[in-house]
Amino acid sequence: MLTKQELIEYCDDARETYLDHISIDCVVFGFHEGQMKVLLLKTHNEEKWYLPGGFVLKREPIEMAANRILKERTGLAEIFLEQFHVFGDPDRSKVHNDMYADMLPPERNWFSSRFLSIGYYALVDFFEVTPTPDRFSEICEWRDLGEVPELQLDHSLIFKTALDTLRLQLNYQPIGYNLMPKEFTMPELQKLYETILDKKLDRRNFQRRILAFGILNRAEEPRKGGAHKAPYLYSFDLENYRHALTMGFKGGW
Amino acid sequence: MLTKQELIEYCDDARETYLDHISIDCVVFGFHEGQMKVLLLKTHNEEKWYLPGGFVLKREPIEMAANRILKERTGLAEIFLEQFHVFGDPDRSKVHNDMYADMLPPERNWFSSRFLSIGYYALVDFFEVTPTPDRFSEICEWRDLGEVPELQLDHSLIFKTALDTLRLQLNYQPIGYNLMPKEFTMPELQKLYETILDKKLDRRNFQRRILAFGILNRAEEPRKGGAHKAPYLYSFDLENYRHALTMGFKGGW
DNA sequence: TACAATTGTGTACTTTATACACAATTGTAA
DNA sequence: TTACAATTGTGTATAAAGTACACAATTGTA
Repeated sequence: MLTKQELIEYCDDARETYLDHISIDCVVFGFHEGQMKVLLLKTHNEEKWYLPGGFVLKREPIEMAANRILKERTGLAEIFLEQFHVFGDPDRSKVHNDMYADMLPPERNWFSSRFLSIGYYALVDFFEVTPTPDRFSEICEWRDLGEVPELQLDHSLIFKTALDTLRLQLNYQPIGYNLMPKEFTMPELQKLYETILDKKLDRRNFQRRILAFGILNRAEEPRKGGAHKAPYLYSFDLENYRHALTMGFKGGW
Repeated sequence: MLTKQELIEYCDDARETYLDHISIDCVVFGFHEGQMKVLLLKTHNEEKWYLPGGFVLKREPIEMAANRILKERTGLAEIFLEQFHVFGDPDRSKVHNDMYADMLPPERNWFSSRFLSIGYYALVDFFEVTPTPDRFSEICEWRDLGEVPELQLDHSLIFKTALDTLRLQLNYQPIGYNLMPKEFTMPELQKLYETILDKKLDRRNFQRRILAFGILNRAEEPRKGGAHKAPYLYSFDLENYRHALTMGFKGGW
């Protein structure tokens, strides 16, 4: 929990190092035990949840800023990131503006102005992430997509927009390489799609369709040791996967 | 052409009224005589072309800023606008930074810092636009998609990104209401798609597909007076059109 | 009045999507 | 040891969508 003095120092520092009235907010998606999850932060002493975010260094490319911010929250150096929208309502940061106005002397309050926020979504390997709170939060943890509480500021809107964007991406881009472990079974991959779409898919049709994309390699040996029939293991064909990422799936016109 | 003194005054004014290091750039698409066109500006005395753009008032929603900027360039009060990307390389405005650094005293030079640019694309009715230069330009005019010159700064990239986005939109959203006149023939609408995609489409298959979307109404009477067989006139069914805009066409999964 | 250009409509064929069924494997409970 | 439930692999019939192509109707012009 920051003291008032620390907060003032943070402001003084921020004024020097960051672009003002610009922020970045990230919706980090991870997949674990058949469930899509989002990384959330909780403020000290209050049940206020928000998305991981931060600011842009004065001479830093915005994509690099998003990477830096997420490295601090996840420990990951390389992250799949996709910019999806800028949120630019002048009152979107009003709650923050008011809160800090009460705490800080106006001339040193870096949070007094509106902030535009650039939204990024990230797809990460759940097992490689070490959720790490920032200086404003006491908790950083995963939440199931269906169990995201009301978020601070317009972060609920940002989250929803990210999810809508991701669902759209599903239609013309491969997904999974950044979310799944190296090897996985077909039912596991299907579960990924189902949890994103919040919808059951037909097992057999899913398999046919995803295989038709030509982005999967099947291992020789099926997974052993589990109950029930041993499923085959698949991995992404990285070359074809990348190709599909840039070219897209559907012809359309 | 602005004098140095005018430029300094502009800077002083801008510092007061606009958010600094944020700009908006717009790719305005119009359709005329079977050709998709973009609205471009040309600087005084030089063959330097760039996209219509501007800045965000201190307490203005960014979407409203884009609207205001385009009202000044086109005369249109209501414009179909879609935000598509933020361009945030710290050196993207370097050419401008350097240029103004040579012209203006540092302490009054509002253009000394980097600018992030929020990209919007607009779809407008060609006939309702009155192209109007801004204070930095002497010409504002339409250019065919295929005949866009190299643009200033990263505007060529912004233009290309807008066009790619538009082409993608074509696959899951209706298009045309904002670009076509009230009534139009099927071949005209097809030409719109062809000029956007830069690709010939089959006349009969196009018609079947576009009609299947259920967003068109056919008028009782065909257009008269032209050479050749009189074509039917169509108009958009606004209710269905709007529905398709929000819901999207393709199921996908 | 024949003709070129253009538009309206239809049909056969291929590909993709959807709905469903059955056989094989594996641990567990009887 | 065996029947059973759960799960996975594979196939097939049908519907829908996409693709390729043909012919007839209309209208101004040579």
